[in-house]
Formats: sequence, C-alpha cells, structure tokens
Amino acid sequence: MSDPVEIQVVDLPGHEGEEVRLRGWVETVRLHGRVAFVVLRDGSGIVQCVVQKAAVGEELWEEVSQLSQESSVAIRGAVEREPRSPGGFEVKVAEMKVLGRADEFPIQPKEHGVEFLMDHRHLWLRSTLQRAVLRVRHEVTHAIHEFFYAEGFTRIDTPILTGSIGESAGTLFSTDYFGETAYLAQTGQLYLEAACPAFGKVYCFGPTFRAEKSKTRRHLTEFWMVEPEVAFADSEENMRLQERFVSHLVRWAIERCAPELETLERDTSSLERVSAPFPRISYSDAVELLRQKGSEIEWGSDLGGADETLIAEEFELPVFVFNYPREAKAFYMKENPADPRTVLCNDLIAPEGYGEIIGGSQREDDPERLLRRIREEDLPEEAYEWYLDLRRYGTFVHSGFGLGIERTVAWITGRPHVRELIPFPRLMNRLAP
RNA sequence: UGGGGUGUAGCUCAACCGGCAGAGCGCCUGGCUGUUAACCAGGAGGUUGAAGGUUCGAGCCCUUCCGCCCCAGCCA
Repeated sequence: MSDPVEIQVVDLPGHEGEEVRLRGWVETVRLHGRVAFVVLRDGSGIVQCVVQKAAVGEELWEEVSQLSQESSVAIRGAVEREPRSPGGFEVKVAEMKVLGRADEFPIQPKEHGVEFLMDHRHLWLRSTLQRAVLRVRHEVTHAIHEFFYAEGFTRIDTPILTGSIGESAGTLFSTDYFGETAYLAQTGQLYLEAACPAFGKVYCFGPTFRAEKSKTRRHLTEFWMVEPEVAFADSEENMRLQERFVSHLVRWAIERCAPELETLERDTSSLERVSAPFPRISYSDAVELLRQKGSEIEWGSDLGGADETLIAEEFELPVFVFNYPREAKAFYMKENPADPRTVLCNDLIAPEGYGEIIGGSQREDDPERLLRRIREEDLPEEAYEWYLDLRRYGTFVHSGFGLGIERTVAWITGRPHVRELIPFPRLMNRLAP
C-alpha cells in the first residue's frame, strides 16, 4: 500500500473517482456470500466499504469474512458516489490489511444498561451518541475560550491542591500533603479575586471537586467549571455578562454541531430562541410565585430542584433568580444595601428542567463586613488572611460567576444525565475506568 | 442519609397461582452479489446478586446483606 494518498473519511467527497487509502475501525460487517459491506470509522466520520469476492481474491475474502467489530484496518480502494450508501459515498476495496484484530466487542448496536456501559466507558466512547455529545462538549469549551479572549479576559490557572479555603469544608476531598492536609479545589474563585486587580478581567477553567454524597442526574464529584471575575462590575453587570456568554455558547453549538445535535435528536427550536436579555426574577418574587403555584416554600430557604423547574416553566429562556437570603448563600457575597437580609447574587436556571447552570455574585468588598461573615460562618480566620488582604490593598467592587460545563452541555444536547457528558465521570460510586 | 424500584445466559429481557430455565441480539458452523442494527438454517452458552428460612417443591414467598437505578437533601 504505497502509491494512493491517505485521506480521512471527512475528505472523501473531494476524492471521487480516485483511489485512496484509509485507516480506521470496523463498526459493522455485513456478509453476503460474495459481497461484504464493512462500515469503517476513522474519527472524522464513517464510510461504507464494499468488498467483492471476485475483485479481491480468495485470501483477502477469507480475511474479510473473519473480520470482527472494532478491529483496526487499513484499506485501499476507489471512492465512488453511491446513493445507497450512508453518507452518499462508498469505497470499493482493492486491498485490506487487519492492523489489530478485535476480540468480541462487548458493546453491541442495541440497548444496554447504564452500569454495563459505565463499566465499559473506555469502549463506550466509540459509539455514535457518545461521540456526538463529547464533540458538542469540545465545541462548547472552545467557545468559552473564544468568548473570553475576544472580551479581553486573561486566563488564570488556579491551584487544584489547596489549603483550607473555599466555601464549606465538609464537602472537600482531602489528601496527605507531606504531612499536612490538602484539599482538592471546589472553586478557583478566591484565587481569581487575587488576580483580578492585576488584570482587570480574568477567568479560570478547570476541574473542581465536591465530596457531596449526591446521587442525582445533575451531580458529579469531579466536574469542570468556568469562572470569570470582573473588576468594577456590580451584580447587574455580572448578569449582563452571563446572558451574553450563555447566548454565545448556545449559538456556537447550534452553528458548529448541527450534525451532532441531529444525531442526538435534539429539538433545537428552544435553543434558537436563546439570546440576551434573559428574564429576571428576584428571590422574594420567586418565592411568591412558587407559593401561588402551590409550593410550601418559606422565605429564607434555598430553592430546590423542583422549585427551579417550576420557575423555569414560566419562561422560555434561561431565567435569573437574584438576591437570595444571606443564610442560604456563601460568606463572600456582598450584602444588599437595599435589603440587608439578602445578598447581591444570582443563579441562572436553564429551561426544560436542566436546572442551575450558573451561580454568581457581587463579592463583599468591605473588609469589616467580610471578616464578620467569616466569623459568623466559623471559618478559620488565619487561612483567610490573604483573602482579606485583597480588601485592605485597594478594595474594589467586583463580581463573577461559575458555569458548570456538564450541566450546560446536558441542556444543549438534551441528554438527561451529566455522567455522559464528561469522558470519564467520577461519581460517588464510580472511580473507574 | 431518607423514600421508591430493581437484580435471571456475554448483552437486553420473558417465565401465569410456588410446579421441567426461555427468547431476541452477540458468538461459532453452513447458505446467500447491494446490505443499511441484512436475512435463512443449525449449534454452544445458566451457582436466577449472596447467605439463611418456609415448602413435597422457590427465579417467584419471608429475613439479613450487597450492587445498581430514580427521587429528595447539598450544589455547578
């Protein structure tokens, strides 16, 4: 196999009538006695390859009839336009070489249970739906960097191993760090606040870890979060950034992932409507609305998943719920001057029951109030000295938010469970593969 | 952690009231020159999650344990 050019499936249309070489994996083989159809996947697409016994001879025919699903092969053949073939093109095989014969492949093109698929996650990644959702994830993460680059943000990589700092120590993974305890980061925000006076607009993007014992379709113990932080932005500006950002991600995915979304049978009409501004409802109004709809919720308690879904049903777009009670939120959020029972913050709830995809807030910039809150929450004061320093050396109004990648991709792809939307999910009861 | 559900062939699932352990897919063998998760014929494949109990007899009923799924809480 030397002379013909090696191409990828995606480039087949430009090589009609030529002889080419391809390498990839066998998705299916259909044998018919003297003709065989081999569907080849090379990562860029799939193509049906036709082997005719009369054209290739006994020896190769024997090899084709022994071909197993997911074997890796190299082929040489002519590219032809063929309406009966999926994708409209076909390769007439002249030569084929098995590069790596596959044992009996556990995953068949049929229904499987979740546990079985997760046990075989390393092989499940090859299947059509998983390729589609992970491709959408890739485009969404690309759009994140593209958006912030265009907006003049500087990317700051925050540490994963941290001392005792963050929101609440009960949900942190801990590990030994040369004799002292280190925690896996559950947010990069506090470090971003430190970088904010250096660069003005910053963001981080990486894995975060929560040791919460949650077993729901919206939770992972390791998930990816993008967190921007903007100097001199108040809560209102923060929400305006969020709605522009989310609109950008959705529009990007629709434009770049049309084939994938079609594979996933995602009705994109609701996604097409997503553009700023998004509707806003205060926490207090949301509680009022929920009580009118029959909920028993009392002012002061946080909104549950069912509450969020009820609120989302009222709007066609993602909806901001802003200014929650202080007790329901983190210590670093700024007190609302107009109503000190509440803090200047917001969640963004995705439509169609996909739940909270963003949590954001204006940060407390007053050193006295911040210290009071740290003491109220019984946090180790010494560990927050450097964080308090940020208020002592040129304090400034600033705001930021965190967007969960897996939840966002769940919403865009219409998949029900976040465990499919990260290549190797980490759940309470799953650490492998 | 609480509530609900579930566990049978490699996979997805049947098995009536407690009465011989079944099918489809996959795999193996044979047939077939246009299939689209091809089709046709044949074959192999089982500690019914584990332990105990009731019964002439348990996949099925009871007890305990284990795994998984869904919902709630916590959150992105």
